[in-house]
Amino acid sequence: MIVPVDRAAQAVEAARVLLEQEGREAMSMRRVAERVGIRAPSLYKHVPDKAELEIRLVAQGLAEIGAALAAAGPNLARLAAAYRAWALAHGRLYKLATDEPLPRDRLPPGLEAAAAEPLLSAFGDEHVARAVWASAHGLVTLELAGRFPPDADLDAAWAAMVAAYAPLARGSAR
Amino acid sequence: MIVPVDRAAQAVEAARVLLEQEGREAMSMRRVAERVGIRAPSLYKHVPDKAELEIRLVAQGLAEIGAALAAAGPNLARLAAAYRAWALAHGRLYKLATDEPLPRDRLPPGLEAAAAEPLLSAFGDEHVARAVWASAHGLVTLELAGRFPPDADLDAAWAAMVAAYAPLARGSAR
DNA sequence: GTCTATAGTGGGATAGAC
DNA sequence: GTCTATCCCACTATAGAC
Repeated sequence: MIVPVDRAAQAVEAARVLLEQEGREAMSMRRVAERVGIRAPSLYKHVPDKAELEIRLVAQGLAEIGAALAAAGPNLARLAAAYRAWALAHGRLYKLATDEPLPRDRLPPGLEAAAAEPLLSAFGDEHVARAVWASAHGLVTLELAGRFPPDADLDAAWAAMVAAYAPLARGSAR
Repeated sequence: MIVPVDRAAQAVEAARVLLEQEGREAMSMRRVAERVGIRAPSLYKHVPDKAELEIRLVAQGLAEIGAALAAAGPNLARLAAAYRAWALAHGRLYKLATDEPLPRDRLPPGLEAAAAEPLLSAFGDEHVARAVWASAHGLVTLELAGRFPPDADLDAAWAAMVAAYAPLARGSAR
């Protein structure tokens, strides 16, 4: 049985490993090709350019975050924990997926909305949902960047964030 | 009257202009030197390396943010507005100053604490202060990165953030 | 579909003359 | 303190042979 090799998919996977294990600078077409087992110029027979690899990684990241949130259910504390856990486990992919403007025209349709849906339905109000998303993003971003003092109690900071927004959630007694 | 030229200070200023006007890639030693009016190698007589320029810019950014917050007074809405305004007005410097681990050993002593003080004294609780800081950071970061949908009402998102944390501030009736 | 060769562009930093 | 010359590095991407 012949199993055709999907070089494009191999390249994306190679890019992800390089990104997550060694950082963004390691994700060069040369290194990607090396992992695939071919030379860099041959990559361009399977992928239009480097941006394509990055866009596919962004799509993977968004899809996985959305799935993690959906699996957490409607509870804010659980949503926050799931968001934090995914981001910390995939720090460099998280940064790649959130640092730059979304290439919306090259992303699978509905992906952005699907990733946002769990928070939106937990709060009902889109403005609150955005504030909560941004707050989680800020906490995780600063944690990943190592910007909090070394002795900072980040669990407590997350708890404070959850406590602040909890009264605005759908299920809460207001 | 002889006015000696401080090449190091000139280089830092040149780096800041290049960063803010053209982006981080434009901030090369060659471009910096060009703005100063000398050749790139001569820069190294006045500055040990490029990292020194970046560190001085981070210090400038932190000092200016701290000053903006201090000037805003203890009111949370005003603090948030000041934070947002400074960050949006200096987007690329803000990113430079918050994206990577703080080089604490090469920063002026007390600078980090001074920048954090206004928020800390507005809330009393360090955990809450960190959550608020991170929330503002997340909002401003996503706004700078162009990550919100084009039609998103960001004033409303900021208002939601302020409303969520306001009950935890010192002056509020609890 | 793979290769070699290479174009084109940039970067940080040092040596040594003046 | 400034210069020229240079090192050494890296990258994305294309041309054209096989």
